[in-house]
Amino acid sequence: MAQGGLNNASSERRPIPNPNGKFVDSFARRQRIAQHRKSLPIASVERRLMEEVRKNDTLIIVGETGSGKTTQIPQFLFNAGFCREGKTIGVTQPRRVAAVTVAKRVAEECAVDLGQKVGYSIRFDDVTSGSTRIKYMTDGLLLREALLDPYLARYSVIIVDEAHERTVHTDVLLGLLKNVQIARSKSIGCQNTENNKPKNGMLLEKENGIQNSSFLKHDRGRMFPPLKLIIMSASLDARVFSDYFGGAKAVHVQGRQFPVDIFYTHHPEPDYLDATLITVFQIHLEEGPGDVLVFLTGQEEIESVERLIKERVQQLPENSRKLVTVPIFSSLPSEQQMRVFAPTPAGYRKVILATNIAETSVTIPGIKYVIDPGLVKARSYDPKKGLESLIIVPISKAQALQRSGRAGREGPGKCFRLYPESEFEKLEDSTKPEIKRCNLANVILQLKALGVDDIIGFDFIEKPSRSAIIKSLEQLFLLGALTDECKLSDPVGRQMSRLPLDPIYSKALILANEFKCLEEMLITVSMLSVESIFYAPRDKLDEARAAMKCFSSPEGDHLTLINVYRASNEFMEKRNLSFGKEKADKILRKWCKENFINSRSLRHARDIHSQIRRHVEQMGLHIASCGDDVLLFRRCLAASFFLNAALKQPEGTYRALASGQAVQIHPSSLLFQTKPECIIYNELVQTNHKYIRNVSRIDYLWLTELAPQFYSLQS
DNA sequence: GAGCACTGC
Repeated sequence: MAQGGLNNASSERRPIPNPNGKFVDSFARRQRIAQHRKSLPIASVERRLMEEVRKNDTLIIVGETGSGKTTQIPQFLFNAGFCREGKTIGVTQPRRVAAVTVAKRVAEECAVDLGQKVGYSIRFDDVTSGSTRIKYMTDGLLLREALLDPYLARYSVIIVDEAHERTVHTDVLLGLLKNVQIARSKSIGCQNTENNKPKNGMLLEKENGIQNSSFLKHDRGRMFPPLKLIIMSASLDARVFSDYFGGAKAVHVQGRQFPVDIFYTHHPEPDYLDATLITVFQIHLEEGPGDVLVFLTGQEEIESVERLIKERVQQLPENSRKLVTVPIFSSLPSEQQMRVFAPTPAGYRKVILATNIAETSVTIPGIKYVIDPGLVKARSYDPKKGLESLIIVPISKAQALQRSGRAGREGPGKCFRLYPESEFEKLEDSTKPEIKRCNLANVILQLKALGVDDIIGFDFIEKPSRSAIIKSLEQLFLLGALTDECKLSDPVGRQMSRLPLDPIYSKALILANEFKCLEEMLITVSMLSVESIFYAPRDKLDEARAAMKCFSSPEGDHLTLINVYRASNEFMEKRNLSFGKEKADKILRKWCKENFINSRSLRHARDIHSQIRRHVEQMGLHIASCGDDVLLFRRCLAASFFLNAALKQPEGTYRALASGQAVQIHPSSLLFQTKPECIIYNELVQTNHKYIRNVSRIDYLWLTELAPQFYSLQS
């Protein structure tokens, strides 16, 4: 309402109230915004850029941080007429927060209500309407949209932002968009005018001898205007994208960053944690005011460095002790994460000890110094063993650049790389795209649902290994999602592809419908789909253990998760009657804290639960409960997760039946000490050991009975 | 005896 007011009052200088009761001089505010927009580096090239978009169906825009490309280009396109005839400009982001904050900013710049001309759409939160013309969204969400509208007919332009990050979603999306573009340019056929002749979509591909066909069936009944694609990347190397889009033109837009001095060590540091400590104190004692951001690889490292800093601070002279440390990593409860944004007390220096979360996801103000040991904990995937691992590896040059850039956002800064320059030169240019290091079951299921039959032949920007594709095809076949001819099965495969879940969880829901325990399985897969539900800080481990006992089931982690969910539900239902939603949320957070439950994870699970419930109801599945018949539910777990069954070995470790690997139950599991004979699990990750998590007890004989397609072959 | 970072009509 207040923003509508801003709109109407634009010609008056009278301050008007906003919902917070503060007064805003709308005229001055709009002037300030206009001035800011004009000052952005990108403002001076608006005409040239729009010219390029008109001439090229695909354009690569390389823009450094601070160029304003994400907020400005969609507005340029709108003003240039790309939303005529009700068409929409879609802008994808890899992260939800980015989609929301940028949309808010652009709505403000346009002086419109969010959700009208400018809106955003992310999972669980759609703030768009029929009049939305500039739509920010996550790339995963656009992929989901494509399942319903394969030609992405409502969009005239799609901008893929942060493409250099090369998330799985971005890579699949680029492959899809390339096909949509070809299909749409064909659909208009001889209708082409000189202006919208598909340049690199069709003609150049022919010239380059690249296959000029799309998996999308030619829909002769429908006409589509060509789809304009803009790939935005912060990477110095636009060639990958340009090559992929048949030699598409790349333009460079200047950024606005303050200079950052880079310092290297003379020799490699044998102990980077010690080197980190020394550098922290060097900065603290010798450099001017400004906060320090340290990139570490994980929680354990952060906690031990924090302890060491606190110890050493005490050894300094009294007047040099004004140093505070603040940790931040993803599994930290949000209230504690927020501490990085709290202003540093006067005269103090803040040292932020962060994981990769501070590289892109969280921007912390006030950073003048960055310490970069050059390492990151990264996920890798061995398709042959179906084993994920978290290992510490050197970062890429692009990551090093991104990290040092964090020191130059508000003024000139310094970055201390704890390795020699010669080592920097040896780093990979960019991080290996995620699609080459993850399980592909979900990607393949999506592509199959979109009509891509030949996955191995699919034109990926970077092809995953043949063995990874085959392993995931095999897994989907074993789950019944694919037919003998490797086509999507109907209805099982089709239903699975509609559910925004890991395929193995989607299948579990379909089976649970037959087992008449869908209510329990719905809760289970929602809880399994989020980060750890239990939160056990090191210093309160015993208390946390005791709290977990209240929910625990002797059968294992799955029923325990159900108990937690139901307890929270009961708690909420009681409170919701007497309090408003916000108050009830606050009380739930308190309940979580008392019970050592991560409230962010639980809320996320509740969101997933309601979304998936809508889906399965639409599919016509029946949400029945098995009541006290725990045996039935465990049989359903066995039928669903038979690929992840393990048998106890004499030494107390387990042997995973599908791969033959030796694995161990993770210490956070309820069954860590019980060690039943036969179990199923949901996650296998190698850290210090090959750990399995989310474990439940089953009966060995159920496997041959319930999954004969797999276990009769084995014996 | 232990948890990089994101994300999904």
